[in-house]
Amino acid sequence: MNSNNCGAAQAEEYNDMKDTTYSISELAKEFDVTPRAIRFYEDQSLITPTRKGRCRIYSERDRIRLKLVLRGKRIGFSLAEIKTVFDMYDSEPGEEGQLTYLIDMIRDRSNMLKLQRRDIDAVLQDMKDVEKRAKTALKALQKN
Amino acid sequence: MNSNNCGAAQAEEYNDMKDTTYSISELAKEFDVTPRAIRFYEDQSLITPTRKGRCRIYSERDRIRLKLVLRGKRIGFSLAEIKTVFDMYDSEPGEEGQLTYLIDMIRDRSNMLKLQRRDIDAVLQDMKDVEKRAKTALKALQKN
DNA sequence: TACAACGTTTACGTTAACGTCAATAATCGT
DNA sequence: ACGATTATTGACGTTAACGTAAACGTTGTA
Repeated sequence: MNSNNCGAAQAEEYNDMKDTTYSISELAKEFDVTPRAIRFYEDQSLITPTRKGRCRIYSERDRIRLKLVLRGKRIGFSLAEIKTVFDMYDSEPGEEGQLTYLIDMIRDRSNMLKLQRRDIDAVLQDMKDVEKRAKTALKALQKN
Repeated sequence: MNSNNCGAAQAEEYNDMKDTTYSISELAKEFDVTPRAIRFYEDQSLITPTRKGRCRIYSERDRIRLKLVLRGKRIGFSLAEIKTVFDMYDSEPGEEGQLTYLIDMIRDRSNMLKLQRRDIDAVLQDMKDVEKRAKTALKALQKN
């Protein structure tokens, strides 16, 4: 088993643990996305796997990045937005301007997300109501 | 004032209150979207304003629908998804199959939304951390 | 009377985020 | 030796949700 051309390569040097690596299809399976999507994220500079020949090798860090990308997507961030966050997180502290900009951006985003939580709660409430209505109607039907 | 060709027409019959109507640009302003977008939602059968000649007249119900559309969008629903919810809500109780389907769909959506809340909380926490880092770095810079 | 303001329809353009081939290469089990 | 499997790189296609521009119709106002 574990037989593909790239071979889920493990252990580098003295097998330090945390040196686990993954193939593209392994990650695709784990997160239920297509390899195409993962390659696309790389194209957009969101993930940067190493190579073994032509094959992509994903580190644990890459895996976490992917996880973050998908999480960001789920709450409505565009890939470009996710990238700017990554970039800023990666960059060395940098100049004062960049930092205050980053802080402002985070404030902004945080507020948006809090509003989004409200929207979700509102919709959840609405759905509860609709469900109740539907259940009542269903029971009425079944009495016949 | 209040001078456009369609004229935000008020009062129908005995001015019952709640008979308030809106022009397309009024709604556009209120919800900060373009008239184009609002017309597009009509095209997709999400809103169905009446007409006064060729001009669209939006009722309070239309306004609420628009509000719901935008809320749905904000939490990541597609217009098509929003439409199916509207359709089901509008339709008479219907057959048993439809009802159980509706209930299942609501369960499904609710679970998704709950997961989405978790994602939001996670990202909010991440952002807090980044903000802290940034603030620290900023203070360090300013000590110079 | 002219033009500014608001509305209309029609239709083509745009962006994001992949999907979907096609052609090719390396490796595996049989 | 050969087909199945997993990988690669192009490159074109697709869908959603509008944007944008053109050409036009009313209405109030300077």
